[in-house]
Order: sequence, then C-alpha cells, then structure tokens
Amino acid sequence: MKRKAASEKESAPKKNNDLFQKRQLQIVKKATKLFMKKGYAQTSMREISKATGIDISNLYYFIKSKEEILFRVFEMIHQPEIDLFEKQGIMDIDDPIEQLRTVIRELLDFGYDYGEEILLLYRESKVLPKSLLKIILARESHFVAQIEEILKKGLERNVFHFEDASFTANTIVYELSMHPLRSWNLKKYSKEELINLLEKHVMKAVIF
Amino acid sequence: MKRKAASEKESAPKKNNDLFQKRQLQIVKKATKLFMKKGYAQTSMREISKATGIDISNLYYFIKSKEEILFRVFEMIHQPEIDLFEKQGIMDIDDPIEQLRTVIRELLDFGYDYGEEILLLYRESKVLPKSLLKIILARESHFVAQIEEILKKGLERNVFHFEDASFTANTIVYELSMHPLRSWNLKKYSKEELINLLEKHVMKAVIF
Amino acid sequence: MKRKAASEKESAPKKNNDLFQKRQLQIVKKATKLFMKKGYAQTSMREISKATGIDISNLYYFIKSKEEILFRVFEMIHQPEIDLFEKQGIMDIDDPIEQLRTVIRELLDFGYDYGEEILLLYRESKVLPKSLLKIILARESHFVAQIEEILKKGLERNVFHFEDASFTANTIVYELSMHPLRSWNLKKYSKEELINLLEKHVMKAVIF
Amino acid sequence: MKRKAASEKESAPKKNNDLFQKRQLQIVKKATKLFMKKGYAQTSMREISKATGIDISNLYYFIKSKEEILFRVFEMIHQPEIDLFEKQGIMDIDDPIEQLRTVIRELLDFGYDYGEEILLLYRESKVLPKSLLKIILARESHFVAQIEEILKKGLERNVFHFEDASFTANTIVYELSMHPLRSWNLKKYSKEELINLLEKHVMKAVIF
DNA sequence: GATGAATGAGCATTCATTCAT
DNA sequence: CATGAATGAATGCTCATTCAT
Repeated sequence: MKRKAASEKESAPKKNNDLFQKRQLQIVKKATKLFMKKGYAQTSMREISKATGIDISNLYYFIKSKEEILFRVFEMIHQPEIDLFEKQGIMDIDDPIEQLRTVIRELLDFGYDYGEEILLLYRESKVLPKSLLKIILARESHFVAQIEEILKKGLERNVFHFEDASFTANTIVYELSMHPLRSWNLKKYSKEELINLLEKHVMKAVIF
Repeated sequence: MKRKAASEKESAPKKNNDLFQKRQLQIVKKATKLFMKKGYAQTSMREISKATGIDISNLYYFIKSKEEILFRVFEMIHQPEIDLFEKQGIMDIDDPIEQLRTVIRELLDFGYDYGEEILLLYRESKVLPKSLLKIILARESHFVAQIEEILKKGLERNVFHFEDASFTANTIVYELSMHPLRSWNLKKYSKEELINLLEKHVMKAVIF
Repeated sequence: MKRKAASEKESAPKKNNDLFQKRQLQIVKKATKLFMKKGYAQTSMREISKATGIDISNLYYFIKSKEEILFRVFEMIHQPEIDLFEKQGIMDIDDPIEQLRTVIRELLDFGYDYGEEILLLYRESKVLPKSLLKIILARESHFVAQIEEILKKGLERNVFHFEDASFTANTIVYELSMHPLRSWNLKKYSKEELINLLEKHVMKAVIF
Repeated sequence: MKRKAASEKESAPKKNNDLFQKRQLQIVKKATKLFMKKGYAQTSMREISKATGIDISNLYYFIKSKEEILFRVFEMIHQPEIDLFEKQGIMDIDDPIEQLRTVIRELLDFGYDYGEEILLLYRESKVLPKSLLKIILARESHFVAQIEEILKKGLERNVFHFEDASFTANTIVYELSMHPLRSWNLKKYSKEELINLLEKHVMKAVIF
C-alpha cells in the first residue's frame, strides 16, 4: 500500500556526524519496540514520532521512509548474531563438538533474550521490497554457512554424522528460533531447562 | 462518532443455507490467497471485494469484519491438520514408530503443499484479538498433545528415547513447519529430498 | 478493525498560536451554519471541508472529531450568554426590577438574533456523550443561578412575588428561548413587538 | 442525506385490513422508542427491523421509507393532544377560568408523561421535508387556536387580562413543554409540585 | 406476506509524506 | 535542525433501499 517509491532521495550525505547517527539509532530502537508490540502496519509514523519525541517531519530528516526504518530494525536485530562469531572467537575453537556447542549455547541465549525481535523478523519480512529483503536474507545465509563449515569440519574428523551439511545447518538455525516462534507452548520451561533440552536435541542430531 | 460497538450484531445465525456458506467459503479462500501474497494489513476489503466479485457492502452481509475473515482463514488452515488424525486412522496404528513415521510423512506433505498458509498463520496471528487467538492456539495445543501421546506410548514400549515428551512433541511440530518458514534457504531440495531428510532428522531425535 | 480508541490523542496542546485558533474558529463557525441548516447528523465532514475550504484531512489537524466540532459550536453559542453578565455590568445594577428588565431585554435580543443557534443547542445536545453534555449543562445551570440570585434579591426587598425562585428562574430562561423554538408560530410579530410582549409576560410573573 | 425521493409509491392501497395497520402501529411504536433513545439519524432500519422482529425488507412492505416512520411517529404523538379537547369535553365547559385550568392540568399531565416524545418532536422535526412538516405544524396551530379561543372568551367576559391572545396562547402551549425540554434542571421537583407551579405561573399570566 | 441477497453511494477517520518557514 | 500546516489517497464499514423468489 506504499504511498510512493522510496525514491532514492539520497539528498543528504552531509551528516555523517554523531548526532545524526544517534538520532537514527534512537528512532530505530523505539520503532523496534513499537513494531514488536503492535506490528509494523499497525504502527504509525505519528506514534514513532511521539515515542521518540522527534517531530514527525523532522523524522523524515533522519530516515527516508517508514520502510527504511523496518529495514534498519532488521539490520539491528541481525547484528548480534553476526558479532557472535567474531566477538566470541568461536571460529578459533578447534574441536567441532566444543565449537558447535558454544555456538548453540550462545545462540539459544540470544534467541531467548531477543525472542520478540526474531519473531518480528519472521513476521514482517514480507513488507520489505525484494531488493531490501535480499540483503537481509543474504546475511542469514552467511550465518548459516558459518555453521555449515563447523559441521563439515566435524564430518571430516568423523565426530559428526549426518546426511546433508547444508540441510542440517539450516535445521539447527531454525531450531534456535523455536522459542520465540512457539513461546506460547513453551512457557512451562525455564530458560535453563529449555536451553538444555534444545542443546541436547541439536547435538543428538549431529553426533549419532 | 466512533463506529458502533461491535455489540448487537451477533443476532443472525439465521442463515444455514447453502449459498450463504458457499459465499463465505469463497470469500475466505480468496482472502487467504491475498493475505498470503500481500499480508493481512496490506490487503484491503476493496481488494477482497474485487477478487471475489462480491460487492463490498454485500461482503459485509456474509462476514462481520476483516478480522473475522482472518480468523476463518486460520480455521480453514487448521482443519486439514485436524482431519489428518481422524481421516487417516493414524490413531489406530499400534506400532509407535510406524505411527510417528506416518504422522510425520503426512504432515510434511501437508506442510510442503500448504507452506504459504502456515507462514500466514505464524505471520498474522498477532492481528487477532486475544480471545480469538486463544481459540487458534487451543487447536494447536490439541494437535501437539496428540503427538505427545504417540511419543509417550513409544517411551513406555521402550522404542523411543528422549527426555521430555511435551518438549519433543513441540519440536517435532515445529520442525514440520520448517519448510514454509525457511523456504528461501531450502529451495535447492526437491520435495522428496526434503521430506526424507526431515523424516530422518525427526526419527533420529526420538529413536536414539 | 474498530477505530483506534480516542486515547493517546490528547497529546498536543502545543499550538497556541494564531493561525491554529483562527482555523478552528473558522471551522466551528461554518459548521454552526451547516448544522443549523441541515442538522448535525445530516452534515458530513466533507461538507464542512468544502465549506471551509480546508482539506478534509487537514481539518483533522485542527479538530479531533466531528463530535468535537459540535461541542465547540455549543461552547461558542453559550459564550455570549455568559459575557452578558460580565460585559454589561448587569450584576452591578442595584434595583432588582431594573436589573431583571435589563437581563430580559438583553437576552431576548440575543435570543432573537441567535435563534437558530439556540435551536441547534436544544436539538443536537443528545449527540454529545454524557461527559461533554455535562459541561454544557453546567454552563446553563450557572446562568440560571445568576438569574435566581436577582430574583431572590427582589424577593427580599419585597418587590418580587413568586413561590419558588429556582423554578421561576428556569421559567424565565426557558421563555427567553421561546422565539427560536416556536418561530414558525410567531412570524407575525416584529422583533420589537415580541420583545415587548415577552418582557411584560415575564415581569408580570414576578411582580404580582 | 436521503438516498432517494420517497417516490410516491402508493403502490398498495390493497391493505386496509387490520393486520396491515397493526403492523404499521407496531413499527411506529418501536421506532418511537428507538428514536427517543438514540435519535432519528442514529437509528438504522436494521435496528427497527430487529426491534420489531419484522424482516427488513418486509418492513418496506408496511412503510414507504424511514422518513414516513418519523412522520407517523409525529402523528401519533400529536394524537393525544388532539383527543384532549374532544374526549374530555373541555370545549363544553363554560367558565373560561375553569376551562383553561382544566386544559392546563391535562396538558401538563400529558407533557409530563410524554416528555420524551415531545422532545423528539422538537428535536427531529427538521428531518422532515417541508411538505410533511407543514402538516405537523398545522396540527400544532390548530391546537394553539383552540386555546386562543378560550382566552378570547375569557377576555370578553373580563376574567382574563392580557395584551395579545395569540401570543399568550403560544406562550401557554410553550410553557407546557417546559418539563420535557428542560428536565435536567427540574429534576428536583416532583410531578405534582411542578404541575402546581406551572399552573399558577400560567394562570397568573392571564388573570392579572 | 415473507426472506435472503444485492446495490451503490456514503461515512468518519487515518495514513505516509512533503513543503515552506 | 525543527516546526506547523498541508495534501491526497486510502481505509474499514454502514446506510437506506430494492430485487427475485
């Protein structure tokens, strides 16, 4: 129902300065919360304006369109996943079992805390135009590929057993989102219980 | 002036006749397609009107609100899942392994064909008011409970091994939705390949 | 989908500036005329938009709802009545007869010129929600109370005679609205004739 | 906002029979209640249909339009006023004072009991097209004229004193509607108190 | 007499976005 | 950087009324 093509304004690369980026971040963060609570379509720019305290026309000084906000929300959600591999030095762990276990634990932890954000990702992707959606999915794929690598290494060293590395990597990533996507049926488990159960479930799938 | 309170509207379940129900079905079916393609919020009643060929005001003769359409869409999607257990005589199979395998195959098949519908379910549930959402989730829970039963039987007979029946049942149901939810990363697999891979993955999780 | 609850809208009393208030006044004034001519329910926002030359969506920038317009119409009609006592120094007149006569003359004059507005008040009050209606009625009561005071003073000084001050004050106020409410049967009288007749009628009721 | 001219259908004078008129009455009575409670514009034909239990399209078999219902409502409200003079043999009373007093008492009594109906009359007259409104107003005028006659007789016999018979008759009729029109400010009085106060007020105006 | 289905115009309100200052 | 005002299109929904059976 878009009003107009986002129109590639690009007008103002003038602001690389802090304030500009700070404001953008502020907008995206508040928007994330609103989108999670009410859904993207049900959240109006006026509400984002009110929540941030930034006047509605000024809002458009910092972002090009509502769509761009959603895109940046998605970017922001992905960031921690990406950081994971870099910051925690996971790729440096040699033992594949240990390595996978670490990834899983970290991700489950993340998935538990950022449940709503992940849900948002699944729920509202459709809103994005193909071009932007592609960027998001590419990030995801890269992430899956990293897990695939770990799996392959384990397969070579004969500590993992499974048929198809790519499929298995996907399964693992998918399972890590189980809690956010099905939380209503998992309320009876504590965070620790759930993480333990899922960890075992995933490891079982690759070990035997 | 606020729209009239939704009250006083219940009144008329007078229409049990064919045409009425046929029209309702027609509306819900077309709406399903539109919702899948564009998202619920992005689909207007006018579009549904156009797609069904039913005048917009007449549309409201058959359904109470846009929300009701979504609810009925969800109901309709759930129906085949529910039928599964009843129509296929699955609950009559004695051997748990055989029984679970049958359920999985049936469900995967279903999940493959109705991918977009399932996606819709995950994506747009949030739109429904709590009261209606509860009804949808109750159906889901019932469905999960049936799988849990199979699992428990297998556990008693010592052919299945896992820690927590409820959790495992949830996992299985969740995995069955993997294809619809992550299709973009699974395009390289044929339907058969995917079903085989998933079947093995699930069975592995309960057998060992 | 119900219109959003009226809540969260209060937010912005930010605009004290001229244009904003000027526009509001412009809207209310035009609306008054339309409401008088066609009735509140029969006047659409589109018509108000057209009459004011303010785009319909911009209209909503200045007023919250059609209902609010009606409320402001009522407020505006009441204002001159209220001003009467303050501006004309009526409360400073000592002689009750002279004082009452002045009030009557002023009000009749007002009632004659603002006949349609008063009619509107009687006709459309029902549209307002209780909370707003209360505000309107409170103003009326205050006005009646002021006349009651005059009457009581006259009673004490033994120049007025009647049974019940409150009732009589109400009667007087009511009679002042006679022309607007029954104009169709009073067309044969000129403004002066009518004012004279009514003045005598009212004075008679309190003097003897 | 009328949809279409009432279109002088006239199609069916076939039904002079009881049932037809009974149904009409039933409709008008229920409609009166709804109009009083919610206002004419805010009452939909669907609601009238529901309240009467008569199917909405069948409703149109008995009445030509929503407008006609309102007209008949007005007719019905007027009827008792008209009956008054005939049924009670008021016109046969010789003494003007006694006669006027009787009229007043009867009318006040009526006005008290049918307050809401009278209010409806004042409130919604505007909805009627001129042609129908004329009929209603003619009835009113006839009614006023009857009171005028009584006044004139009293004037001739030198028991009444006032300047203008027509004006005074109008005033009296108007005052008789005081309770319905200003009930919010008169709640503190009982029916008897109010009738007594008003009776004295009116008689005072013609006697001295 | 009664019913279900249809019609088409209309409604109040909200939206994302832009412009001039 | 910030603000008030404007724009124009869209939205979900309801209306009085009529038609064919």
